[in-house]
Amino acid sequence: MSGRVTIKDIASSLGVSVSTVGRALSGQDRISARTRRQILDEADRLGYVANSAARVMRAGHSNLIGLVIPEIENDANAAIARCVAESCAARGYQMVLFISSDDRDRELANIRALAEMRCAGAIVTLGPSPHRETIRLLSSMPVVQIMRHTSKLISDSITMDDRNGIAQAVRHLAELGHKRIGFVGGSDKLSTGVNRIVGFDAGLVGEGLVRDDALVITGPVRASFARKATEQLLNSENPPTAIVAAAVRLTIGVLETVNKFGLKVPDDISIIGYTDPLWLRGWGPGITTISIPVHEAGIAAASLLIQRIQDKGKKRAVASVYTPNLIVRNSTTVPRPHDRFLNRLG
Amino acid sequence: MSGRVTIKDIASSLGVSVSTVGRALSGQDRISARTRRQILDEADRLGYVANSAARVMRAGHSNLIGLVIPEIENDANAAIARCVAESCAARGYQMVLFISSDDRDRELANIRALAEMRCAGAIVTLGPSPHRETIRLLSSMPVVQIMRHTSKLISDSITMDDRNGIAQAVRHLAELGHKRIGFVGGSDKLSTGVNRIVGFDAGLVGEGLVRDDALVITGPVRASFARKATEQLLNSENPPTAIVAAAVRLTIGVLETVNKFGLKVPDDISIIGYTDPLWLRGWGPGITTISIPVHEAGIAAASLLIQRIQDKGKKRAVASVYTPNLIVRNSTTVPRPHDRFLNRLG
DNA sequence: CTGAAAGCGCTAACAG
DNA sequence: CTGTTAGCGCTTTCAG
Repeated sequence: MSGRVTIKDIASSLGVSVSTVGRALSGQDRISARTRRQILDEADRLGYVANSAARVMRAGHSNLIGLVIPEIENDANAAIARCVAESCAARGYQMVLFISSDDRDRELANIRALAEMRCAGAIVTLGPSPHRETIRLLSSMPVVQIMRHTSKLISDSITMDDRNGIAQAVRHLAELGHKRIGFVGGSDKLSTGVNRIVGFDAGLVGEGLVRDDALVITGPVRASFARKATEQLLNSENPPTAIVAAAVRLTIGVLETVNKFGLKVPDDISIIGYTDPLWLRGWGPGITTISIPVHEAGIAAASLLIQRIQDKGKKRAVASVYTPNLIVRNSTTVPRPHDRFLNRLG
Repeated sequence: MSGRVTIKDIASSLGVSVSTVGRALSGQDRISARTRRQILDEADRLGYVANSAARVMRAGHSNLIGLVIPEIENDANAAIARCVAESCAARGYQMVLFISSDDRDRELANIRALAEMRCAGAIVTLGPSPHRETIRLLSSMPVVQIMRHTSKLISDSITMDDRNGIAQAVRHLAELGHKRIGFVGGSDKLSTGVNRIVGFDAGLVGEGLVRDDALVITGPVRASFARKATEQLLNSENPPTAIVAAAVRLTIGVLETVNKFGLKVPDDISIIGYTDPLWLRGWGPGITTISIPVHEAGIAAASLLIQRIQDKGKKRAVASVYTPNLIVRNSTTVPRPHDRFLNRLG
């Protein structure tokens, strides 16, 4: 265990005091260059490894920044994690990642661990109904909410304008001439889920289209759900000529099922996805999608948080909303005449 | 800052000693149920949040388990992260994730942070040439290497038998009748990269096929590289009738390019991927691939590490190697007669 | 420029 | 069952 060497060991080994060693180790203080060199060398020789617990205890806070997200197996969240990690590292902070699995108990445990570590701040994507205690703990530290926003917690936030994003998708399809547009979306318990469906309706209204409830299906954000939903859509009396999938996982299920039905994209049916993982660009003809600026969001969240940590003056919370972006590829085109479409499906 | 309440505050507020409070807070010790209740309630009322730094300092080690991986934007690593996080949480440990970006300096910084936190242990995927200091630090803590293995560090390890995996892919194609099999692989600086190409050669030999160097291209594990490599393959004098892509990112690039050339999978060309992300199953006809047991690996790594942490007796390091699994879907079939294939390409 | 000493919050050994 | 006390390793006054 070489990790057991302390500044005391270095001090006695060199015949100096612990405070001198401390000064040498922790940046530029009143100390002669020569003693510093000596001390640094000796520390190296002994295999000294600082004890951050002692430092934290003394300072009252650590240089850890917590990132709490519901899942990591998801291109957007993974990108955010990387960007936050990089931004933190560049500013002398260390990101620690927690995966809450959208489970409120685990979420609380994660936030509690963060609070116990006396972390400098946290970037969080909270679940649908966080424990009161979760909110209380977060209220006592600098926080930035990312991707989702709950008004139960007053803090800065960085979210996507999903309403606008989905509305753009609908507009794009409407402009191509689609009138029967299907929607496969996530649960409406999350702010993101709600916004996406609201955006869908808004998009329809904006284009003078009427919503057909049979064409709108929401459920858990899983490929298996999307497969079922798409089957239902395609088997219905009067199926849609285009489908908007409101999440990556759902996009996968929709594409898979459309394939299974032998439908060609975009000739037989137009498909539009949400967010832009690497593989969407090369799937079949290339999938048209709404991309969201996850990298910018991650970087901004970290900057914002670090600014909050360092600024003592507590200004008002600011909510930044990023606008998604339509990326037109080749999975959307004008609708096939309806009788021929039904024929193709039958 | 409600986080500033200490056991001392609770003690004085209740007129008991700090050790009584300590006992009440930290599990079952000699203490009356009534005082415990009182103390717990008071702690709650005051908004007490334990100070893990103080605990770590006292204990000499934390309950943190570090996971250091080169990247997280990758289905396999993301799955590992989740599984490790869950396994740790279930056993009372807390995972902290670091992303090294395959940069040896960052990797060292990550490991150093872990050492300074006095973490209980670490699960690591090291880069191609770690700093000597990285190895030194890791040598002083319980470690499990995952996915990649370097013999510079003596520790338990959990890796995939990539040789076998790729060889299975080759065998599958050879059995279908393919003789000209292309290979798009990652850099040969990593143990994984090397093993995959060795497996390719072994697979060819096992099937009595000869390697054509023009058909084997390796480079950075990026879709852009795979696109270029595939173009080169398809434009060559005598192109392959099947391609093995030795990583997800490469699979994406290969599929995209094959598409771009107007080739149909599997009629015009057979494609086989490596690892099994969600979207591969529904891509076009469904992509045949070699799946690797990442969930098992993540869970095993965590169990193994925790066992090492708790067992004082240091047994010999054990290297577990997991065998990949061929999943046959519809991107592989018998080769099209070669003249007609060239025709189709031309 | 350097040393001595106090104390961050908690636990555990010892004494009642 | 409860209280007293001594550190864990480090930083930071305050003296020299």
